[in-house]
Amino acid sequence: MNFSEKLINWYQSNKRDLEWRKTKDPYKIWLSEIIMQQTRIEQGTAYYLKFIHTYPTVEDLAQATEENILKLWQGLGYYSRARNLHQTAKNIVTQYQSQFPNDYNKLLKLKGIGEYTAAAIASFAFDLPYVSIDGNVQRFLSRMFGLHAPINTSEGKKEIQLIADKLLPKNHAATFNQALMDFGSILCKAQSPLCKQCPFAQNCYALANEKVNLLPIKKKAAPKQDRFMYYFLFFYKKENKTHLFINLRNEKDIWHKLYDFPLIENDKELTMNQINNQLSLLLQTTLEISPLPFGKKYKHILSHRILNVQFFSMQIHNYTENFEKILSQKYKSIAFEQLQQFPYPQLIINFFADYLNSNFRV
DNA sequence: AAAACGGGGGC
DNA sequence: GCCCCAGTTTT
Repeated sequence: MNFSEKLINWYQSNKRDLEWRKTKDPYKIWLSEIIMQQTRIEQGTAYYLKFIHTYPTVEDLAQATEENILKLWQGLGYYSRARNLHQTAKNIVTQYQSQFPNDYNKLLKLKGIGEYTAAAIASFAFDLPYVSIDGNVQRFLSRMFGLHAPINTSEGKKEIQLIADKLLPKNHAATFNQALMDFGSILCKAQSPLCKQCPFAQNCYALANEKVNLLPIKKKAAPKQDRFMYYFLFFYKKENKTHLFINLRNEKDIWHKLYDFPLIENDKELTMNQINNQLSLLLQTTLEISPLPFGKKYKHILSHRILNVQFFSMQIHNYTENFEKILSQKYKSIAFEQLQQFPYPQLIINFFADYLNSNFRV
């Protein structure tokens, strides 16, 4: 048996039962691939099912609002995926008559579809001969063939691509790709790989050279930098209902197009005095203001930043007339009961949960 | 070529 | 605390 026969043989009796493998619909395959980028299957599956249920066709997705799509995506992270998802859905409907192109290079041009995803769609939906290389595949091939170039450099990627292209059986790309990824995920795992039951144990470079735990090699990421964020909840009564201000994140920054609250932020920790001064600028007043911290301090970890966050409720003395007008220029006023309609980052969701369990409820 | 972009689970 | 997960886009 050659490599691919052995691999597919293993796959037949060990494969994972994944919902999106039961279809050849390019829309569903595309959707599953975008959702699963840098995401564990256990985390992404529920989102896939939600999206298929809410948007059964690419037309349904194209017609949705970006805000509704982000609301459904809420908590999954890497939100540009959701925005690109929407753009590509609209593009498919208008430029491709709602049919995904059965062409690798055309797929590659679509927003949110890179080399991995283009190969995945091309092979799974159209049986085209492209090999899809994800993190599982990089690890497996690095160990098996003793590849020492860091897998997160272009040199390392090129090296793996070259080998993977040679291994691909052109008439069985779909099965081969699924098998390759499952093998890396189930057997050639990152931690404690199952070398004792590995069908390739006789031919594995890493096992023979006691480098299973040293491969693949990866260039270390730069240390995360701190950000300090101070959020303010401005509650007030309007038409006999409690209102507050939320903030649409419209800058080129984390959580683009999601909502949070009016905030002051800095790359170093601020004293209460500094917070008060900046708040005066925000509210355009010289009046005495006194933010009231509540709840715990949050340390929210992102891939490149450590967010140090505190929430405040505001007591504003003799200023209730003007402050709505001033804040309305930058922020969106909503009734408290509308709060859950909008898409928020997980930090804010976590805060809501703590807030509703606290004694500060409005 | 490097940095930015989320969140959660495993050890 | 560090690494990893069905990666892509921007700088």
